[in-house]
Amino acid sequence: MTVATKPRKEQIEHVATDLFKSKGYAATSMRDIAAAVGIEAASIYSHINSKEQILTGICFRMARAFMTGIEEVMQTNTSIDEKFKMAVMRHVDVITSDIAASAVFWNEWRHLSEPMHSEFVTLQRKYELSFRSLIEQGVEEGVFEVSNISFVVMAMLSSLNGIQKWHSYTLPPEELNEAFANIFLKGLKK
Amino acid sequence: MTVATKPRKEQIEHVATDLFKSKGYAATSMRDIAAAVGIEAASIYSHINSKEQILTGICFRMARAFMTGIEEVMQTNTSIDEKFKMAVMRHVDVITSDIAASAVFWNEWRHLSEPMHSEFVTLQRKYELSFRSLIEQGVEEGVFEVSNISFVVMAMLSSLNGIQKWHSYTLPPEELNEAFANIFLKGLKK
DNA sequence: TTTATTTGCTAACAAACGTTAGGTTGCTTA
DNA sequence: TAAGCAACCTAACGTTTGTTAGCAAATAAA
Repeated sequence: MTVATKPRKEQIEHVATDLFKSKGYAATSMRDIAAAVGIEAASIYSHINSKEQILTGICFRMARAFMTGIEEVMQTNTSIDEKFKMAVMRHVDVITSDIAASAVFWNEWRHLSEPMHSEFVTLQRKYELSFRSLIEQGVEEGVFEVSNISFVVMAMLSSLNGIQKWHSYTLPPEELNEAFANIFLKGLKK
Repeated sequence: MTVATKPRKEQIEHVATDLFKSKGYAATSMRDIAAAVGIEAASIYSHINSKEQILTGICFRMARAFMTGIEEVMQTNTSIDEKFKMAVMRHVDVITSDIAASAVFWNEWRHLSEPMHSEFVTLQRKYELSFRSLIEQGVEEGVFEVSNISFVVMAMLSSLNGIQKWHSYTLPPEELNEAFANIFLKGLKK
């Protein structure tokens, strides 16, 4: 190992994440990953237990990041539209901090097998519900006006998570943050 | 063939579309498709030439539908915000008219091989440019106010195309149409 | 009735898949 | 110096993949 090289395990996970993003999980072989790292496929198993373990790692690490973000926001003591704005910004932060992992998190989780699959879906639901309750609170306080909350939550999350598909050709993270937070706030305001 | 059954070729394509949506193209085998139709894998080849041909068919049929929609809108002679609203509604129409095919169109096109892959990307670009020029026109006329057009186009299309992920638990198409058209118009208006 | 055509079958193919076994090398610690 | 361990290798495994060949039955056209 030469100067300041990442541990092999991390390197494998990193390379795998990129490949899962660009080719998809099912279409990425262990031999693809190995070639990108510069070793043989069988050698990967000195560092990880299975292909799916890599996917599981990525999906749940990102899920945790998203959940932590919104939980922290919900515990703060500020106005509802400030809270909402913060939640959006935190979501954007998590995505831009690791675009490839976000893409995998968003597009490849269906390849998780049980019981991970169910567990993941539960986490995802929980996250959506948090967003939903934020908007509901805004509506109760008379700050937001929304005809169909489910619709708004889903449209918003789709829009946010779409970042990973086109992020290459746009704004720096801080501007992205502001742009999203403002667009949605404007759309919700009474 | 009993009363009013679909031709086998269409049936295969229909079943394949559903499977491509739920499992992904790469993770769907010809044997999966065959089993869902109720025949043997080899029998599929009496009706289609290859697995990829099915994907190609779906992707380009949907691409054509989207392009036709926006081209017709752009040729009409109405105000810019009416045009924009129509474009959004047509897009939603195309998606809701075949959710499974839309999901495949949006998520699985990367598995097309050359030269189809390049051709598809070109079409996609063209579609985005049409939306972009609609917004640009609105800005020039002083009807819309937008800080970063690329951002808005991408955020909007991501949001629209996200429909296929959550469509099960919401609005009927007509309401969906209106909801989207209004949300975006509200967000763009000066 | 004969002839084509369509639609399906079984059997098999070569290639690619995730993964395991078992061995070699070289560094680290006792 | 010896022992232990981490990181890599080659070879191979059993399975699954998309697809082809060749044949049988049913249906439609002559």
